[in-house]
Amino acid sequence: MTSETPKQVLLSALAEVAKAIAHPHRLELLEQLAQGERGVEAVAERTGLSVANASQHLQQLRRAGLVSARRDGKFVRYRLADDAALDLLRTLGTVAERNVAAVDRLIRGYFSERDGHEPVTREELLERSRLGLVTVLDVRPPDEYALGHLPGAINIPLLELESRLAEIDPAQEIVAYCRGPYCVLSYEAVAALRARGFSVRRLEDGLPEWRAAGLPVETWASGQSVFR
Amino acid sequence: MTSETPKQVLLSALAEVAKAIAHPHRLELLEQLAQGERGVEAVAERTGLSVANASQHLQQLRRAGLVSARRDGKFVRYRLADDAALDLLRTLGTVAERNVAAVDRLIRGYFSERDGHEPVTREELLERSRLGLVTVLDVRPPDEYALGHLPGAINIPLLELESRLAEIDPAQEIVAYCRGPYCVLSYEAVAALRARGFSVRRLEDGLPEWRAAGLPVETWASGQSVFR
DNA sequence: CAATCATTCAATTATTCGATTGAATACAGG
DNA sequence: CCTGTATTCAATCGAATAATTGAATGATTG
Repeated sequence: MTSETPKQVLLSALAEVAKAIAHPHRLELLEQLAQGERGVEAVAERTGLSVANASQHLQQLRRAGLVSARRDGKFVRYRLADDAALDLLRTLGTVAERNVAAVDRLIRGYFSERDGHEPVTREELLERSRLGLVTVLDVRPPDEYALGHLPGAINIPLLELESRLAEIDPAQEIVAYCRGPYCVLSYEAVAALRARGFSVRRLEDGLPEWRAAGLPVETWASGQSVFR
Repeated sequence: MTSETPKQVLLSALAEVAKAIAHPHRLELLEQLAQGERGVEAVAERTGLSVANASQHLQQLRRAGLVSARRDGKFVRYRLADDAALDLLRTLGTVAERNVAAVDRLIRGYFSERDGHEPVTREELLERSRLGLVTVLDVRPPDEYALGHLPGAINIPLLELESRLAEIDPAQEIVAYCRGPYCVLSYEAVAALRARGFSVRRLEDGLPEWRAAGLPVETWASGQSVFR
């Protein structure tokens, strides 16, 4: 008979939680849910998973206590369980960024312009935005914007940026944001706008972190991204 | 040919780090290494793993950037790579404690006396200890004490506590600590000493957290514990 | 209450992971 | 340079995990 010590039980429980985040698809699901509440089909489509597969992964996350589900009519809507879950993802990102060569290369390469321009802190943006000194630009897809966005932010998805430049006041400083520290959208938006002479900076992290910091979120229907 | 997007590469890299902490044995190894630097055989014996098995787990941790190794004569000594690794373990513990029923039961049950007495904060202990107002009691095994301990702490392993009560000044308040928030030693020491009329409290967390907070550690040879 | 839709369950298969064993490498000391 | 010790590597086997498929459940709508 295998008798288990309390310590083993504890370590196994911790390992269960870790296992839940130890798969790329589940991490992607978590990033999605960090933007806001979503049904199974919505996240399945967005991540390219089959509905059944997404459902199973979501249930693993639910068993680990990382996401919670509620029934809403015929939909089951999932979302991050709490801020601790977001914290765990951010901490995971920190470790990976410091220690895993592949991540470091991505950050410094594809995510260009990492240095050269300090991101705007949440506190600074909040203040300057209240004073009407900046244009806040949300470059995520419209449905994520709908799930929730920074107060007063205008939404121009990255793909439409070039054709909608007229909507941006060239005289004001722009602060762009997207899903989180590993989201490429805002990096690319900054690069594109700078090339056209706009004064642009990135917000540190993204909407999930903004929300987790307890700062106000505007919503008329919806969400953001998350690692580190 | 499978072409991988940067996003997939990133998520896979994050998942690799998560996988490294997704096994009870590796978590136990990390808790050991959080106490201080150790050779392969030392952690193997202490965790009950075969040397070869421990070596392989340690290498997985090393690949994930969670621990670092250096050669020291004929030994290879492993230790936690950095404070980010400790942070990750603590965050994992937080999520598990909030969300996993088994952990919650352990905390409230076996780890008795969780409530009723607030733990002493590091800041409070540091101050009162400098003023000579408290006896700091390290109840970990002597070899972990040797790897490093709180300044001025006396070391009485839990098993020897009853026979060495005379070494403790009954007039002074005692603060006991051990490996970390999930270490039972200090809980049991507090219960035992209280039953004998001593005034005792626990230090919040344990030695790894103390060290990570940048507070002074005394050492004449050696270590502590880590989750949450 | 039947029809429909969103989600979950169950069974299958391919892949990956963990532990064990025995051999190989690296270093220290004589 | 040889021997003993510490650690790692390589190969193996059994167990666990992931994705797929198709069927089952639960809830809304007519």
